Amino acid sequence: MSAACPVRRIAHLDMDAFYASVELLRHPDLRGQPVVIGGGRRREDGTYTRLRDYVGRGVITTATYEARALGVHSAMGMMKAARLAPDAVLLPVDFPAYRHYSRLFKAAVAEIAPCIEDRGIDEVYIDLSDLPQASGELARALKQAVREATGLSCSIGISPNKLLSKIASDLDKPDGMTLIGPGDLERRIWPLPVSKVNGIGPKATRRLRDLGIETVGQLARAAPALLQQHFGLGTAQWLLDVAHGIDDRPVVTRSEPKSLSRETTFERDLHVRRDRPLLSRIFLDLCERLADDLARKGVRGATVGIKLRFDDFQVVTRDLTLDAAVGDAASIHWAAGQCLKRVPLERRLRLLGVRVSKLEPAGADERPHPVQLDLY
DNA sequence: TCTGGGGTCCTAGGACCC
DNA sequence: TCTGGGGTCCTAGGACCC
Repeated sequence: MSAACPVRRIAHLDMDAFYASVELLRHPDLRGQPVVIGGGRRREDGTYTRLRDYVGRGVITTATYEARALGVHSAMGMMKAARLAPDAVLLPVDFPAYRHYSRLFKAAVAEIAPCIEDRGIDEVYIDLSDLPQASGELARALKQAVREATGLSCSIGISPNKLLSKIASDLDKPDGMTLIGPGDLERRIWPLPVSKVNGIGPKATRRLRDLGIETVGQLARAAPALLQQHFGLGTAQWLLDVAHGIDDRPVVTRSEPKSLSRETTFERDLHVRRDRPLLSRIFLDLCERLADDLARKGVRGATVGIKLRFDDFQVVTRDLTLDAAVGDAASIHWAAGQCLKRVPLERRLRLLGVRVSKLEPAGADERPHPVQLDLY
């Protein structure tokens, strides 16, 4: 704590059931019904696909609150969701539409508060520290601006840091507004399960539960030596900090992509030899799509990697760093092929992915290879 | 008929250099 | 010959997030 660092005011703004809500704008007749967004098809005749008719390996991307009430949630397998909500309407994902509304809501936010950190398609952090208005007034203005620009509702949390604001925005969903001040930690945050903390996932939640720690308050009162013994020094310190609402991370307004990737899960598990022609075609297709992505973003990368998921769900990665960055499909395909040679292929494959990292701007001097003077 | 796709960050060992 | 450090890069895996 430094006297030179005054208390900040950070907002977390999260769009409510974003993909599903965008779909309801276009399909107002579905309002009030359980709707899930996933790998469905739109029917030619204008009728809707029902979840019960789905066959495949997809998962739920988003569900309306009516569908969530039936136990359906994002990342759930669609076959499983179909058993819980067979009559729910299934719509396919439409990323261009969601990106359009994403740009609209972020532009509306920027009109009021320009210091914004992008956290994906449907949420942002906003630094309000330099604005004169009261927090409640700002939250109402932001929600109003987002609604006018998009017709959609969002939930906002405001607190002195990103950690608490992220938790706060989730406390009153949908269409929520939660202000957390210095005195609210013990009353509002400590009763929550540790899994509400951004960064404490399923694994850490289980390990903490094994230590008898289920709530943020219990974490705050845990013996530092116990946490250090089970999580190491750095993580133990982080856990204690978050339990006490301490988080100094700045709102980062600019960042460059670190890697780009493409991956696909097959409709059925593929046999490396028997399905070789199909696998080869998919492999090349991934490389070509990735090359397109790189070109569109104006970057290349020196490290090319692959990812395999076998039928038993085991994941293997390999990567190769080249002398110079590449961006064309042929170079990516070659390097990824070198990686593939290093993997023992004894099980059937469920997923194949290709990734390019160590990115740099493609630049004007696009040459496939550096000139090798010593070749003369 | 379980379990997507696109990312970031961290850890940890070994190579290699000073 | 043996004893060291520190720093960076590469590679593989894993947790986590949206």
